[in-house]
Amino acid sequence: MATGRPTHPADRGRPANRGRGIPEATVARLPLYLRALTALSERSVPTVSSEELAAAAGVNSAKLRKDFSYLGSYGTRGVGYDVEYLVYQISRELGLTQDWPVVIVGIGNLGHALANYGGFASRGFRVAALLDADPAVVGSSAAGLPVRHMDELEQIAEEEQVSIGVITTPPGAAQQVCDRLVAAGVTSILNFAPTVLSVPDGVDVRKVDLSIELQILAFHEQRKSGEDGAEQSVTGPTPKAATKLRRAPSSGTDGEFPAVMPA
Amino acid sequence: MATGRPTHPADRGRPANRGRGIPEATVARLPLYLRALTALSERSVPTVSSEELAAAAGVNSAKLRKDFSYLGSYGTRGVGYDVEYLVYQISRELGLTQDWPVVIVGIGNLGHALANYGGFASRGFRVAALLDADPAVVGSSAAGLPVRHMDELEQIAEEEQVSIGVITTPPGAAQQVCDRLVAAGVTSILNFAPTVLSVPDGVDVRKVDLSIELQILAFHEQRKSGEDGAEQSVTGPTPKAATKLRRAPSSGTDGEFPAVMPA
DNA sequence: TAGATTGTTAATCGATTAACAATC
DNA sequence: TAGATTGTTAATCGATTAACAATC
Repeated sequence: MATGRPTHPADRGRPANRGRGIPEATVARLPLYLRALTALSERSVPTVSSEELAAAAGVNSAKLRKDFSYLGSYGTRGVGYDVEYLVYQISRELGLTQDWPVVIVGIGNLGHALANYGGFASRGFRVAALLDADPAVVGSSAAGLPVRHMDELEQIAEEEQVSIGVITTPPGAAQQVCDRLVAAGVTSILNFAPTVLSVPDGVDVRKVDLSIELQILAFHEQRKSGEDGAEQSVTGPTPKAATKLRRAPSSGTDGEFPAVMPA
Repeated sequence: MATGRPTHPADRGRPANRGRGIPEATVARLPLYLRALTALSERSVPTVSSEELAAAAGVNSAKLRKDFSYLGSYGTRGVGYDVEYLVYQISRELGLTQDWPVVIVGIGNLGHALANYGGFASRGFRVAALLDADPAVVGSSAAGLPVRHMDELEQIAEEEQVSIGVITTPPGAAQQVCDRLVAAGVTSILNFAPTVLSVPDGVDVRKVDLSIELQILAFHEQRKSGEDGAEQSVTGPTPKAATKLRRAPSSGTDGEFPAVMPA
């Protein structure tokens, strides 16, 4: 199939998913499919089968077809999926065909890394501002943008219609920053600080913890060396002994992030 | 209950979980519980109920008790859980009571951020080496450690018995780096590059994609403004129209990461 | 003992998967 | 038409949750 794209008679309206919405598990996989499709698109591959695309995305093909069925009937039996068309449909479903101004609060190493992260810009996310409360950081620049003072948040949020905020502050500052973001009208927050944030109804928070994945790896790694079934020390220490836990000589609170933002 | 810790008569042996292992969903939550418990421990709180701990970790208490039941009977009815004891048991279960030497490959902004990330050191992870293939980066230092050349990998991995590797290279280099890590004996890989890695059996890969969470937020954010049910443009463009997708003017491949490591 | 809270059961819900009829 | 591959069904599996007996 070169230029002749499928007709898609079922194109107009066809949510395919019964009562309400797309399952969360499916939503979480759409970005994976999108990335694989984008790579195919760049190689000018016109169509792809569920089998091929599933392999590229690292899932099984039944799951992929099921996932796509929630979006509509975008494939052609006997042929596969039109790559460009599917890229568009998934982008639209994820809301990536519109422009999302984002503020990043806390410009340490991680804030820097995110500001430079090409994956944002290429998916409709635009960094509206980099903010920090530390006067030593304010005025420097990252990824070609100036770091501005936290106090400019409210004005920027209104002017640029910012609805998404990214928190990359130390944990102690996160809730405070979060409250301020919410007050400024932000309704979606991506939190990299290792803190559980409380937000009012209607505000979404998603959390990324860089050490959780490593801990999960350690869990499985431990089983590997343990062989047979990992029941290394079945007995375990008594509660008494447990008190003498090895603990990193860190000061004060968890101190998980490099100090970046005092306020 | 001040000093009198529960007796835990059921202490010795008691996997509680039937046939095989702890559910993945439970394993993924153990780090959350551990963090909440660590915070309580630092405040010298001696015991905690499932209700309180669940609130601190952001889950519901039935789930938490069910999760803990897979580990054993570590609570005391009518009282709650001994904080220190539980910290120890969860740490042990996750394998965090041992030392895990880790190498980080690709020392750009993100590699820097991870090297500085206190959450690693405080949980048994020790950065054995920072590696990069770019001569301009090799020799500099990050988080007090020298950045060494990728060619030193094999020697370091053997000497330090490294079994966990972190990949923070650009996507183009990731598979190559991955192969080399595996050849050097690494059996767990945490991949921050937006690439699906292939590895032989027996090697675990976990993936962190900084933009996926943002895309999921955008999905939900879109529904908020759409009101009623988000069926904004039911028809959608034809496959033809889709070809003219807005695309960031990025060069070549996805280019998601700031250029860090040429090799 | 009375009150509190765990550990477990059982019901429910949602996600995964294989299989295949529909159909290009 | 024959071959290929989707979209959907139905069975299975795993995770969540409420409820409560066990027990400190």
